[in-house]
Amino acid sequence: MSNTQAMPQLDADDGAVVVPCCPPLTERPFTAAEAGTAAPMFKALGDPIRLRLFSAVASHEGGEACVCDISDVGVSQPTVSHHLKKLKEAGLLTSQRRGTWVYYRVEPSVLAAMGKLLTMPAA
Amino acid sequence: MSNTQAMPQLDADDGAVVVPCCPPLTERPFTAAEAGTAAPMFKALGDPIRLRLFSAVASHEGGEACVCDISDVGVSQPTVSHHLKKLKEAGLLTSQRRGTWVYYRVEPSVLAAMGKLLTMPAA
DNA sequence: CGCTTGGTTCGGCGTATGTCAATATAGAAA
DNA sequence: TTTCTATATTGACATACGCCGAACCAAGCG
Repeated sequence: MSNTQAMPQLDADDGAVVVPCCPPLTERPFTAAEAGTAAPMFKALGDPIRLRLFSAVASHEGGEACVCDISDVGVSQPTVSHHLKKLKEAGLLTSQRRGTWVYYRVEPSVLAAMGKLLTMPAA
Repeated sequence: MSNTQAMPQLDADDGAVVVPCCPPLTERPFTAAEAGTAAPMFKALGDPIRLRLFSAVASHEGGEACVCDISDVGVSQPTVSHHLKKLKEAGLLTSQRRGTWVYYRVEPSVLAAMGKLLTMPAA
C-alpha cells in the first residue's frame, strides 16, 4: 500500500488526485459526473472536526502544519489521523514526512476551485 | 410543524436559519463553534444528488425552480424531496408553495458567505 | 539492540445517512 | 365530494461514518 513508485495524477505521498473541476454552481445544472467530482470535496469539509483541522492547516504559516500543531480539536489522536486522511483523499491536503514529524499542507488550486464553484452570477 | 408564526432568524417557510458566519478558512483556525456552524453547509453540498439539485435551482431562471423542473436526477421522488429538505435545513434553500407546485430558491447570502470561507489569503 | 515519541492502521461499536415503497397531505378540477 | 396531480412524510433497510482503544510502523536516541 505504501510503495513509493511514481504514479500519474497522484500526489507525492499517495491518494490525492488534484482536479480542476466544474463551472460555478449557478452557471448551469451540474451533470452527474460533475457532482460526483465536486461533492466529495464539500463532503470532506462537512464535518466540524475536519473543518477545524483544514482551517488550522490553511491558516498556519506557509499553509503547512505538523500534525502535532493541530491535534488539539477534542478527539483522540487516531481520530485526528483518520480525518486528515479523509481530507487528503478528497484532494484538499497533502502530507509529507520530515524526520520525526508529518506535515500537512493545503492544495491551493483545489481551494480556489471550490471558491469558484460558489461564485455568484456577477451580481 | 407548518405554523406560520413570525419566528426570529427563521425563514418564511420553516427551518432554515440564515447566518452570516465565520471568517475565511485561511485566516485563522476555526473555533469549534465556527466549525459547528459552517460544517453543515458544506455537508449539505457533500452529496452528489443534493449538489445537482442545488445547482439546478441556483442556475434556474431567477434562482428559483419548481420541484417538477429539477426532479430528474436519477432517484425516486421521495428521495428528491428528502434531499431538498436537507438543503433547506442547512439554510441553502428556501421553499414556497404556489398553488399546486412548490418552488425552491437559493439563499444568496449563504452562498456568498460560503464563497468567502474559501477565499485565498489575497495571493 | 531496546526504548521513547509521533503518527497511522485495525477492529469494533453505535449512530447517521441515502434509498425506496407505501402512505399521507395540499390544491385544483370534475 | 370525489378524483387527480404534485409534493411531503413514514417506515424499513443496508451502508457509511465518526469515534475510540489497541496494535503497529517510523524515526531518533541511549
